[in-house]
Amino acid sequence: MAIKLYNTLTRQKEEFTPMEEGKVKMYVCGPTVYNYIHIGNARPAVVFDMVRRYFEYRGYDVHYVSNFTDVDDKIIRAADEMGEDVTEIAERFIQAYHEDTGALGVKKADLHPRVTETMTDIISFIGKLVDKGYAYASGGDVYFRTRKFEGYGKLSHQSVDDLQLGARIEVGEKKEDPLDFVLWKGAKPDEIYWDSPWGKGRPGWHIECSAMVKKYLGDTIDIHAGGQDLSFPHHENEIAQSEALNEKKMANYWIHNGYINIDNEKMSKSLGNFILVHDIIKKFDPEVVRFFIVNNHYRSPINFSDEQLTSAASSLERIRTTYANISHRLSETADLGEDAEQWTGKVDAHHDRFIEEMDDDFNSANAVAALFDLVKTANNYLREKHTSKTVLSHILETMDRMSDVLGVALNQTAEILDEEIETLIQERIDARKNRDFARADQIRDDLKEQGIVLEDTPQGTRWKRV
RNA sequence: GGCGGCAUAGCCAAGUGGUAAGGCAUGGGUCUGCAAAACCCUGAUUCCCCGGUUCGAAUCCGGGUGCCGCCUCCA
Repeated sequence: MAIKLYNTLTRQKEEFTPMEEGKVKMYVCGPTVYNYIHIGNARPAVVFDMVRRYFEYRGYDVHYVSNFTDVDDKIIRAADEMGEDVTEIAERFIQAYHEDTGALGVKKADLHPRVTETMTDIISFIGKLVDKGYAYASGGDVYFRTRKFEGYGKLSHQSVDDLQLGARIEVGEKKEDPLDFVLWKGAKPDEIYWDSPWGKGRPGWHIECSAMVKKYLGDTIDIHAGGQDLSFPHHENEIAQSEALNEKKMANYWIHNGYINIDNEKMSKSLGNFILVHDIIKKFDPEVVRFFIVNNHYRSPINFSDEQLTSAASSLERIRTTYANISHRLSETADLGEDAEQWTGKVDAHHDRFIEEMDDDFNSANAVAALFDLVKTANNYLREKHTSKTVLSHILETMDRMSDVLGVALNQTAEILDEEIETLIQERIDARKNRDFARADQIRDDLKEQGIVLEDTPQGTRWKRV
């Protein structure tokens, strides 16, 4: 059983074969840090975090690198507007990035390199491209000679001649050819700059990733990932730069996540129809947002709306309720149980399906369906007269394993009740024994107003916060 | 002009040759002192339309319609 993934390079699903047995070298293009991230930035962070978790679950040692673009035109503009300097802005939004993605259950990468910390490598990378004739200095800038790189267009499956017909490519007087793109930008007066053989300036957008991949992961990596909108021109240009210099394939597999749409139109910063993670998690549990993302196939576009999230919240609630009910029952069960195989076998079958679906190009939508099937089995088991520790804990462990891969925690931490509330719950139990239902209902209503929901089960009353 | 994606129940959404997953919502029932949660039942003779290939197609081929995206900063 091998993991298959859809490779943008070949436009088909391929079996994953790592360069080195048991290891995955993976690079994910990170954000330009000049604002809080929007859900479009969050999707790749979540999706590829899930991919990483799955590889780890399958026993791979994953080397996961994701960059921060901490100097760039947009940050410079933002700095001007906010009256702060570039480093302050970048630092602030890098922190915000970690907070927002952390809320969404995204684990930190092994390395989060920044452009400003990789400057000497970037400059030397450009220098070598100049030496090899793939780049040229012109008026303080340095450009990549696109047509000289033979494989240009192989990722986005475009030919250089068709690209020209687009006539939307910036001509630029300093360029030899409209297709050429900038590797180094000369600084304007008062702009942040670094010294280079071509004068004061800063890197172009694409070169950083090429330099970082080479520096931290090597000339060839297993997986290079990012949003679909990066495949052209960003990833195409990365390939051109890296392969021109290294003369080796840059990445064996390229994977891209689909867009986030708002009202069926692509959400983007330029359209202004974006939703910040920062804002959405004030309205919805961040885990609901994550659940919504992984409940959809990563390559499909997804529409973001309150209805969708509300529906996702109900779905997640169903899973969590079952998890809580199983936990509650487990705490009441002493019986180790015999003849457990019948039930553990069912549970394992759901787990097998989960693995099968994830193996197939990380089909988390179907993997979640397997989780729901497990939930159904668990609920049916709860209806059995005799339940055993063996089966109950097997269900919990299996749910935990699945949810760890998806990155959605199911075990809500139980908060300690105020003594006063505990007393009320006990009082209600007594009232029910005495068939004083008026009093019992009043207590339940009062607690509900305080956000405590009571549920009576054959194993006693349990409560939860809502 | 080039390249690509999508169209499946009220809604969301898997499924790319073997007879339509899963979730949300709706209605009915069971359980409960009443609830809650859960369980059972309730739904597409059908997968945008028209042809074709096949024993068999939502799935493949041809044509059409509609929507979206990339070729420019964007995840």
